[in-house]
Amino acid sequence: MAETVQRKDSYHHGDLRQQLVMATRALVEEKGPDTFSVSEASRAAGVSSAAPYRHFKDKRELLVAVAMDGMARMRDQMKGALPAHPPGSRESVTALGQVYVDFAQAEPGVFRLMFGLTEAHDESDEMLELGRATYGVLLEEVCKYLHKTELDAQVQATGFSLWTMVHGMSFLLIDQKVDVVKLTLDIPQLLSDNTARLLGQRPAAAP
Amino acid sequence: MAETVQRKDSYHHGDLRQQLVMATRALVEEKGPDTFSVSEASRAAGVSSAAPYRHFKDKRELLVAVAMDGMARMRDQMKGALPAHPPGSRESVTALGQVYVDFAQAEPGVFRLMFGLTEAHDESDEMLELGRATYGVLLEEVCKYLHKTELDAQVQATGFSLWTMVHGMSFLLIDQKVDVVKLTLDIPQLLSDNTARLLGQRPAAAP
DNA sequence: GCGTCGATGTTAGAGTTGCTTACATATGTT
DNA sequence: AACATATGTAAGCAACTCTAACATCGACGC
Repeated sequence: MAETVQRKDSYHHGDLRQQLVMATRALVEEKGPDTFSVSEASRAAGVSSAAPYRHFKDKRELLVAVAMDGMARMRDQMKGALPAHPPGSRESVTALGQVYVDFAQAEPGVFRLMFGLTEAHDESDEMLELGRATYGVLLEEVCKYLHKTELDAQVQATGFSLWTMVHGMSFLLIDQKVDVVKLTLDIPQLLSDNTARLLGQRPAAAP
Repeated sequence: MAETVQRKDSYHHGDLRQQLVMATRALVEEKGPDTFSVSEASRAAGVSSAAPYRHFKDKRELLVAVAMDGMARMRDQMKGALPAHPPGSRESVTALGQVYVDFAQAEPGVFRLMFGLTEAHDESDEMLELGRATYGVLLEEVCKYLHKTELDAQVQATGFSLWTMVHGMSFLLIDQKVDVVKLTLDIPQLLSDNTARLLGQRPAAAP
C-alpha cells in the first residue's frame, strides 16, 4: 500500500489537493487507471468521499492533474538528460528517447494517463501546452542535429518519426507484448540503432 | 445511437452472445472503452442487465471478446493486403503497416482494447495465440525480405522495430497528438519511408 | 477582541453500475 | 409426456460518482 500520504490532523487539511494527486498517482500505479476510484483516493488521504469535489470538478479532472504532473516530471527528466551529451548529437536524441521509455516503464499507469484521456486533455489548455513543451525538447535537438529550424518539413517528419518509435516501444513494453512474442531484445541497443536510422545522415554544417 | 442490433422477439434471444459483442463494439466506438457499461449493452440488445452473465464471466471477458474479434479482423485484413505485392518485398511490409494504422483509425476504441487490457489478455490463451498469429504475418514477410528464419536475431529486431513504429504511429494518431503539435504530415509517405529505413538494405539472395 | 464571510471540510442521499441469487421459460432428448 | 439443460428475468447488495445542505476554520475589517 501507498502509505506515503499523511492524513489530516485537523478539520481542514491544509494541502488536500496535492495529497489527492499523490494518492491518485500511487493508486493508479498500483491498480491501473481503470480500477481507480475517487473514493479510494479519499480514504487514502483520510477525508470524506465528497471532499475531492471541492478541488476537482470530477474524477477526470483529478486524473488530468495526475497526468500533468507526470508530463512535467518527464519533461524535466528529458531536460536533465541533455547536458551529458553534445548539443544536437545522436547521443542526446537517443538519451531523450531512453528517458521516455524509462518513464513509461517506471510509471506505466501515469504514462497511460498522459497519452490516453484524449477528450479530457482537449479541455485543458495547460495540458496541451505541457505536451507541446515536452515535444519541443526533442524537436529542438532534432533541429540542431539537422541544422534547420522548427518549421522545416524534414525536422517535423523526423521528430514525429522518433516520437512514433519511442511511443510505440513504450506501449509494447508496458503492455508486455514483448513477452507475448517471446523476444529477447536489447532495448537500449534497439533504441539507439533505430534512432540513428530515423535521424538519417547528418548534413554538413550550416551554409 | 447504434441501432444495428436487432432485439429479441421471444423469451429466448437466439444469438445473444454475438449480439452483445456487436453492441459492445458499437458502444466502445461511440463512447470509448472506459465509459462502456454492461447495462448499456444489455439495453441495446433488449435484454435484462443480468443476461450477459450467462455468456460472459464478467465485464472484462465481454471486452476481451470484442478485442479478439477485432484482432481477428485486422489479421485478416493484413493477410488480404499481401497478394497485391511481391512476397517479401518492401511494399508488402509497408502495406501491412498501413493496414495496422488504418485499422486503428477506423476503430480506435476496439484498437485500444486489443492492446490495452493487458492483465485480462494474460488470462486468455486464445487472445495470446491470436496476437502471435497476427504478428506472425508481419514476421514472415520480414523473414522473406531478409532471407532468414524466424529465429534469427536480425529478424526479431527488425520485426519488433517495425511493430514499434506502426504501433506508436497508430496511438499518436488516434490520441490526436498530431493535432496537438500542429503537424502537416503525409502519413502514408512517412510510413513508407520509415519502413524502408528500419528494414535496412536488402541482403543478397540466399547463399 | 469580535463578527462575518469564503474556503474547505462532513453527512446524507439520489442514481448508476457490476455482479449474484433465486426463479421462470424455452429447447431437445428419450 | 417428462425431464434436464440452456438461457432468460426480477430483485437486491455493495461500491461508485456526484450533489445538496450543513459544519468548521482561518482571514480580514473594525
